[in-house]
Amino acid sequence: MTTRNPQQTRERLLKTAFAEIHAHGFQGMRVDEVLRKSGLKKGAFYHHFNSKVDLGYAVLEEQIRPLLESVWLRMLGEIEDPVMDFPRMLDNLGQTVPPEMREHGCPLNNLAQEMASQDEGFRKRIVSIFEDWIDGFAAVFEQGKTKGYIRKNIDSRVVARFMVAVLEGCIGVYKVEQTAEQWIACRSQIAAYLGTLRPE
Amino acid sequence: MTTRNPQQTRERLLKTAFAEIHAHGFQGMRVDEVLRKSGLKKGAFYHHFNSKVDLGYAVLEEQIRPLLESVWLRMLGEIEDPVMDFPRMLDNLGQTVPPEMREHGCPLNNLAQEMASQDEGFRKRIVSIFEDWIDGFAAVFEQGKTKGYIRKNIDSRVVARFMVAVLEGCIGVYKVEQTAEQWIACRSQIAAYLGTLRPE
DNA sequence: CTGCAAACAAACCAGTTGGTCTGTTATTTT
DNA sequence: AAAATAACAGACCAACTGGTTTGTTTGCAG
Repeated sequence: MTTRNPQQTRERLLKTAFAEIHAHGFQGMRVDEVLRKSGLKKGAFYHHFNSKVDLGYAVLEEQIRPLLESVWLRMLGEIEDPVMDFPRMLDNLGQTVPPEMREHGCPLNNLAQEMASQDEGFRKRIVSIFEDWIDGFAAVFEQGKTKGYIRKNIDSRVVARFMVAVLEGCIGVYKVEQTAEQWIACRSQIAAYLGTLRPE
Repeated sequence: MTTRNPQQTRERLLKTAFAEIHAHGFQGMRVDEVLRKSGLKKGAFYHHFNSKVDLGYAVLEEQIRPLLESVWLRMLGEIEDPVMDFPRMLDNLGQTVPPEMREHGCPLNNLAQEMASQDEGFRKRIVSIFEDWIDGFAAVFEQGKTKGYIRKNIDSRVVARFMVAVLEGCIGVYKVEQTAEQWIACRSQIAAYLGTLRPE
């Protein structure tokens, strides 16, 4: 018969759930719909996960966190001069980003805004991922300092925290407005802000 | 008996629904719970509103839009020098903001992130409110130009669009992190950004 | 004063939802 | 090979959810 593959089954559930959560939010995501789209049954689901919330946590840790790493942290790792390179990367991202991201925005921020104040388990995990992102940004600015691209007396973590907030804000408003105008405005002003980090 | 007051009944429903949506999101808000908290019954609800979605639209137009006007647009109207005055207003806001706003963030952005890609009726109304907000900011920068506080060659609407995005981003991340550190970082960097708008 | 529409109350309902339970089959352990 | 267990399938269910219906009361126009 069809040979069993529990790891793959679990992954199928996670991938489908991730897409459904991204599209409808966690509360809007329906377990039955995940099952329908993944072609699996209740038995499989509740064998791999204890509850809907448990699935949500797993999506955060096993789908969203790796996505942040493979997209943003990888990107940040390639930055030489933050002031010049980052805005260019934003342009690049703006053109390569898949349509579902354009439509539904940042999966992490969506879950964050929906669930942070609803469930402490969600909030803690989301904070942890945000901190990783902030760490990634801070490292870029620290490196930028040693290479002379960034003023020595700026606080890299403060700037990093702001950058994460700005990006989520820009992505979020773009998701609502759905106009190039909004994205271009954000991109240009992010570049202007980064200019303040330059040594005199 | 208890004298009837349809306007007040409607307002009670809207006020309660606003609080429930703010606390649990639109999808998480339950009609029955709004009824319980407002002390009213199904008959009253479906007399004043056609559906749950209809109530959501009404909350946007009759609660959230006026709130934006009474908080942000009023604030912006009092600004003389945007670069100096706005960060100070942020400090003030950070201290006077009610606890439910601290916990649940911006009611407009919450609804925006949750419902924009779910329902076009929501998205359009939210865009309309965002545009009002952007208009308010743009007016401040335009006035700032004539008074010599702002460089003449900046595009007020671009800056305004960015400011709205930044604010929503900062409020959103703060809502998750719940630390003064995050808020202070955003405040200081918003001030730094606004500095780029100064004439040389 | 009367009729009539507006403003509710309250019981009711059908579809949905997350979750359970029982059974069956594949896989690993002994 | 036998026993145990992991990995499912599929029927089932109680609670919930938005919405409807029917009936009653209040206020107001004529």
